[in-house]
Order: sequence, then structure tokens, then C-alpha cells
Amino acid sequence: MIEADIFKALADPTRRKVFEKLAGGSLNASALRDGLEISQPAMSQHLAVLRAAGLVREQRQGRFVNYEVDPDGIATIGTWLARYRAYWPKRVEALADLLKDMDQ
Amino acid sequence: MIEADIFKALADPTRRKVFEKLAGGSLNASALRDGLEISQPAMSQHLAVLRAAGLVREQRQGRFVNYEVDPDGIATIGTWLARYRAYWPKRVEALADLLKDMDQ
DNA sequence: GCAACACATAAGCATACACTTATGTGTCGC
DNA sequence: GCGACACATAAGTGTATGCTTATGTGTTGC
Repeated sequence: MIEADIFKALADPTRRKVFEKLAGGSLNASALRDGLEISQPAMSQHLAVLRAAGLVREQRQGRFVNYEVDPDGIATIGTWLARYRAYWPKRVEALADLLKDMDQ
Repeated sequence: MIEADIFKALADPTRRKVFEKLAGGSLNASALRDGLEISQPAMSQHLAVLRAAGLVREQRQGRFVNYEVDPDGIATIGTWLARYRAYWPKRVEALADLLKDMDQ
């Protein structure tokens, strides 16, 4: 069950901050530490959790490792959330429009 | 930060099962225990966590307490997920359509 | 009132988890 | 090759969390 890994990964506030940083584009592990008061090993462990959950994927570039949002994780949350569309309130109707033009 | 409570609540597999049961309609605490091998106090504690997170709301009916999905929690996840619409893969495009006609 | 019921809360305990320090692996530039 | 760098992994530790048993609160029916 990969949903378990996803929600567990997002349960940690630091990992959510990291993930939300990546929403703006790919960054390497050191850049992700900026602003967050966290040790290098701690960040490495958090990134491992996010990657294991399928929320993030990595790309080695020399001695740097670039991380970016993995669409697979997003898709899993999206399809999970779709089960509850009957309970979606009207005020979030705009969200559906946003989702519609995701590929430009 | 209510997002913290939401993701923490959904990180537990039992609570996700409970929440997914409620996707089909409201149920009382005893009915929610059916199928899940869980004690009465454990269920009560899980429901308290889900309610504190805004994922579930209760409605007393005599000595029963009916629980149902709280649209507020769903909306919070939805708006959070909207930040990542750039990474939404094409294959989940259908989800957007589902969200569009949520109010019939 | 009182017994049975539906659920909530309290207290204690075992495990999971996020951190730390220390060390390992791989790359770059000289 | 070798030192500096970017990151990963190992091992240990304090705290959070989900469970248990026991008890409390409120409702129903007699």
C-alpha cells in the first residue's frame, strides 16, 4: 500500500516544507536545507522517505543530487481524493478549473 | 497549521480505513468497528483524531453518535494539492472532470 | 431508579519515528 | 593521488503514538 507511505511522509512538517519548496522547481539537497534549521543527515533521511513514498525523484548531477516532485505521488493523492468528490464543497470549485488546464 | 493534523490523521492505516468507510455515507462508532479488529476505546480515539483534524464531524442521535465526512477537511487537502497542479500527470485528467460536476 | 447500552476518557506500556554524532561513498579540482 | 565537497548510511537516544485495561458520562427502556 503506497498510500500509507505517502501520508506518513507528509505527516512530518519538515518533509511538507521540503516538498512545498520543490513545488517551485527542482533543488539539490543543500539548497533544500536553506531556511530550515536541520542537519545534513536529517535532510538526507527526509528525502529518502519522500522518495520511498513516490513523492519525489532524484537526478544525480555530478556530486549534487537534484530532487524534484514526482507526478506519480501527486497522482496517487489525486485519485485517492477523488473518492470523496461527493463531499467536495462548492467553494473549492475553482480548484477543478485549475486542474483542468494543468498541461497549459 | 491544520494540514499537520490532517496528514498525521491520515498517516494511520486504521484511520484511513475508517475514513474510507465514511465515504459511503455516515455511520456510528459501532458500525465503523465492523470488519476492523479494533477495540471500542481504540476506535473512539481514532475518531477523536479524525474529528480534531477536521476530516470528520459528528452528530449525536440518542445514545449513538453518527460520524460523516467533513467537507472542510477534504477542501483543505484539495487546496493543498492544487499547489502541485503543474506536476499533475495527464492520465489523471479525468479527475478534474469528476471534480467539476461534484454538485450534480 | 436502575440495568443495559453507546461512547469517551484516563493511565500505562511497547513500538515507531525523528533527531543526533560518527562514518562511509562518490565526485571534483588541483 | 589527495583534499574538499555533497550526500548517504549506521547506531544510539528521547519523544510521540497507538494500543491495552479500567473507569467515567450520558441515553434508553423497564
